[in-house]
Amino acid sequence: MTYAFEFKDAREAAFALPELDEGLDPMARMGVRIAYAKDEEIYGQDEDADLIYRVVRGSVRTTRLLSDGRRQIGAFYREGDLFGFESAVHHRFSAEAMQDSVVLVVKRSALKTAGGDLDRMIWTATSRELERTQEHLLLLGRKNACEKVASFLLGLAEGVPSDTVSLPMGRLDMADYLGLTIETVSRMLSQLQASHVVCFSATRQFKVINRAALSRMAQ
Amino acid sequence: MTYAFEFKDAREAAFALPELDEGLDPMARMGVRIAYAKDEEIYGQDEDADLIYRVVRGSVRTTRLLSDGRRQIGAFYREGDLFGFESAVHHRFSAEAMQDSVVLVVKRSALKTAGGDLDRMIWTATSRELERTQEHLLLLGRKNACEKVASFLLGLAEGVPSDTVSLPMGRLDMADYLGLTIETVSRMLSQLQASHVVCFSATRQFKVINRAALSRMAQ
DNA sequence: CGCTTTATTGAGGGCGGTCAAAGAGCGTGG
DNA sequence: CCACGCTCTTTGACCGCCCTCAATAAAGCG
Repeated sequence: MTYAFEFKDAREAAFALPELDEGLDPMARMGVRIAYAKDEEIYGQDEDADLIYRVVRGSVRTTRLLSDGRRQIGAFYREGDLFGFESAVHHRFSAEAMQDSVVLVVKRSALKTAGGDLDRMIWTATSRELERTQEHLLLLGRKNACEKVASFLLGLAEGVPSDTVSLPMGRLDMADYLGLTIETVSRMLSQLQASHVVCFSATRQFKVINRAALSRMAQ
Repeated sequence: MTYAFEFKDAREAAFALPELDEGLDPMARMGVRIAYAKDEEIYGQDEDADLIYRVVRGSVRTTRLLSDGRRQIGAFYREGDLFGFESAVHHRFSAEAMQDSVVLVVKRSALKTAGGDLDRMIWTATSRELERTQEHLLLLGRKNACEKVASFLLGLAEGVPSDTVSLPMGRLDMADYLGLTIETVSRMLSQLQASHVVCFSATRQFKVINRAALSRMAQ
């Protein structure tokens, strides 16, 4: 633990250059940039939740483990996303970098006192987080494997201008997000491809061939 | 829709008497009490989310339907609980009274401008809602039927002084909360009773016989 | 007490999990 | 450049958990 902290100072210096436009972003001035290696923990389950994070580069997942190793992924975060405010007191999930990533870290209290704009930003982010979690709840509780995978691909393809979408995660992360196994995810992907709904050009890159059908399959 | 609104004024009058201590509760003074019959809708999916609700008497569930009738319950609320702030703009779930209930309804904007205390109340309630939803996520995604039911019973028994716990909902509501069918819920309840972990004195009333075992089975 | 709704129990089937093996991707080093 | 080893992905065979369908039992209610 202290080991990680000693490193953080050293890593800050390596990222003095702004990764996002600092002039337009008051949050960037108040925080510290920290680099994390692939699969490195950003914060742990049951840690205090007095910091707020923002993905500057790379991507992040939040995970929760059961004692026997079963894992549930809560959410994925991409560049620009805020995360870490899933709880007011202690984190229920831990956060890990999915690739070598850079994260902006800000004290929650600093944002609270900085003014209405940032306070409002936290509020809307928390609110959106709750919305997304409830959508996720419906997916886990009442959708079958095919609908789960279709929903997931549709979510990734949403708001992407290019017709080619790249997956920032492997099959295991997809499975643990969808409440499935990697084998089932793989089978459903093959099935979607066989029915010409999507087309995989590589294991982590696909195109949506028939968006209407994909949307229908996602319920 | 207008039908419901016409009724609301009439129903207000019937509940002029305070159900909760009004002197200690500034929220109660700003809102309106409305009575709902069993299974009546309090708000609908996709409605504007500019109101905040509090259960004065009875109990409330939030639900979401898929087009083919599959249903997911998001949460149950008991007397004193706040609900309706799962989203900042539009409700993703609808809310229904589980029994004949009385609900205090307050404009979100009224609470926001009323001062720090109430603002803080909304914040902590939203935050707790997010925590609970994430716990629910883990349950739906990675627990088996037995663990789901054990978790559910444990949650109900938590913070209840009496050793006898009463269920405010039927088997269908339990099933739709846990992502199971009523038959599976019933089987798991029978199984938990057969292994002397809990004991049902009636269909909606049980005692925890072995809390350690129940906790273990809930993961 | 009869009627309707809700809960329990049983039999059988299907979806997704488990186990296993083969294939693909990828960095390392010869 | 290919060979090699490692990880990740895909595919197949089989199994088990939970769902479906059905019948019975219990509970709620006028």
